[in-house]
Amino acid sequence: MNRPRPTSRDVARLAGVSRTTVSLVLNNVPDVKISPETRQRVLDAARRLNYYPDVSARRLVSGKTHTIALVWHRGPDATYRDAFLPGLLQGITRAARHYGYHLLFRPIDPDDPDEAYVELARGRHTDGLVLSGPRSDDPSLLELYRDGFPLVLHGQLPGTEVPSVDVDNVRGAIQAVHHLLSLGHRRIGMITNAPLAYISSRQRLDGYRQALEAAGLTYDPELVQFGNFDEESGRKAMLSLLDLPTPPTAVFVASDMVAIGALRAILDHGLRVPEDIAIVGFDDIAAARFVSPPLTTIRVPAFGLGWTAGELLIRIIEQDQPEHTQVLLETELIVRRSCGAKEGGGK
Amino acid sequence: MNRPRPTSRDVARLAGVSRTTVSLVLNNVPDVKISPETRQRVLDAARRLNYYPDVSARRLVSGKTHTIALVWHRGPDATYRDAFLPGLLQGITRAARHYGYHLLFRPIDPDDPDEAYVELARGRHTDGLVLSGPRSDDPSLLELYRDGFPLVLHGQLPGTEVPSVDVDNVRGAIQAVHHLLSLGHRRIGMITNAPLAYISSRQRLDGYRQALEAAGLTYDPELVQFGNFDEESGRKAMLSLLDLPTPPTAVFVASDMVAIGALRAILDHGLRVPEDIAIVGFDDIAAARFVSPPLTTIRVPAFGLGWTAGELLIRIIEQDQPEHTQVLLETELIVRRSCGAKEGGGK
DNA sequence: CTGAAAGCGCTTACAG
DNA sequence: CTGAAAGCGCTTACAG
Repeated sequence: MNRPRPTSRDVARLAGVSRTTVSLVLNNVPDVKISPETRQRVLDAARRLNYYPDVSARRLVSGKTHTIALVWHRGPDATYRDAFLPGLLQGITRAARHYGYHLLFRPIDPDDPDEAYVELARGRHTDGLVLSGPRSDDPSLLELYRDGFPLVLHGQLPGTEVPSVDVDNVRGAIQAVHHLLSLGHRRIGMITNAPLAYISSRQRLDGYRQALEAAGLTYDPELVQFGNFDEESGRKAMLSLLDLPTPPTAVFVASDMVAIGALRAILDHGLRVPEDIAIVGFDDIAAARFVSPPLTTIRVPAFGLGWTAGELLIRIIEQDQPEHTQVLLETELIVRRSCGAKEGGGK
Repeated sequence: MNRPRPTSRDVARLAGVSRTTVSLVLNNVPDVKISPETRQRVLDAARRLNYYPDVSARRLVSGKTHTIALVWHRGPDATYRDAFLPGLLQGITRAARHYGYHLLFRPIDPDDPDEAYVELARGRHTDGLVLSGPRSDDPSLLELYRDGFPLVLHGQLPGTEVPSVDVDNVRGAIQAVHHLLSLGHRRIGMITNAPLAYISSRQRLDGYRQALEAAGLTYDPELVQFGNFDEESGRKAMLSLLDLPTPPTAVFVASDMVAIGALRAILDHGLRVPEDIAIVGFDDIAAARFVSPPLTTIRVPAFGLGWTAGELLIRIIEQDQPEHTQVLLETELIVRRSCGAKEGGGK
């Protein structure tokens, strides 16, 4: 800026008090007696000068930044994950604002070193980190955690106690398959959202299996194909399912993007959805509403994940000992037309 | 963190040098002669201690934060704007990283005071601001600008010299209408993306008009309806157009969201797209690919807008005197099926 | 009730 | 080549 910024010294001079008093008044320090007149003089002076305390100085002395960061890994599933970014970001920033924190957004591109985010913690840019899409073999992460640096994962790191927030993939998959079962389907295929190296993929498959078994059906590996985040993978996987001697009458596709590809494959094959084959997706991305027929799916609460992760992190930062540090959020079944149910379910 | 962070004093002690030397070595200050042995000792000590300089202290002395902020106004068009957020954010953070800057993300919710972002500038949280979706009547904005605080608008503030980056709405609309003209349409309607209070809306309407007039057609207000960001507004607007004694054979809808509503209205009316009525949208949101028929549209370069805004801002911060401080980015015509063109255009 | 002083952790003239 | 000292702009014991 052109004119030099006013400092607390300038305010003190104008108000005719010491810098101590300026600080005391402006920070509204409790249990300190300052005459209303003095207080008012300080306030007026600060306003006249358009004074804002320098946040770096303040951070230096307090040792707190009142900032958290969202570290956003852009992996091979970047396009897919982008669908959730606005909701997640809104949730996390809302939580941050609510507790008086700022939010630093730090994407990690594939060509960044994996531990590019470490400086945010060690250099005291932030008081804590939300890590989204972490790689489970990241040693820097566990090191930070062991050093007591506040951390929350968006996702899960099985076998650790690192605090995390995720969607309940198992129950979500159960909801999806249960819905199909309730519509009378017995031969239900599945296409995963991703290779099984992804934990969400394993969990959704697990839910599928549990739902079948709870209904007294046996799990048939022949009916399971593997998607890989995008439409094309869904198209191919569906083609394999259609090639079966007895194709399924319904399929649970654990990702809307993949489901859209599967849908296309069915339609291209001259079959109808839901009459010949019913589909339930997962995620409820925006596009799910717009395809024909609109996709029945399992909604992932992006805003809720963001809010919960942000709040949990801040509570950890402020030593507020949260009871649960590994949180799973519920999904919601969104019935549209691709499953053949009437609104409100039923056969 | 549990154990106290190491400071430059600790590094100095371990390396057997002064803090000055530590700073000189770690910052790679040029034109200063330090023996390779000393240098190495410092580097080793820093590594041994896992030392990261405290960024607040550094900022305090340098007066620079190496941080920019994206201020994101969530207005009535929040849902619409969210479609561009991931791309914009990626562009802006890429530019930031490229120049060694961090990115603070600051949404302004409708219930926030309008000037909630001012503290980011005045309190020295950041060296500069990208403001997205600014209200033209915001006095704090012009005040900051006059005080010389680095600012770039995503959007435009007509009648000012505030640096800005936006898409060329006029030319985008011309592309759309020109495409329809080239397909032989003469009676082309328009539905705006938003009320005319929005500058993008005025500009797109202007482009529509220019394209018609360049083709020797007269502008007919009867053929123009007003959208309001969402599907429902597009549905209603289209209904009005269909009610005309002679409905248009093609319509340019200056927003994909609105266009999707218009599409629905046409289909519900028992007409076909593109055979009875052709449509061209604007924005190229993800959903445009998924509707039936897929929507021909004008692509807005979200990543490019972000990158350009970020880079421009940083050049202003670093006093790099950019030649142009008000940038318009080109759009791109994306031909899909809703216009009836074959791939590559032509009648 | 209010002020002088120390200190947060760095960087940067300035000496030697 | 390297170190002692000042200072960035705050806050916070500690005196009075």
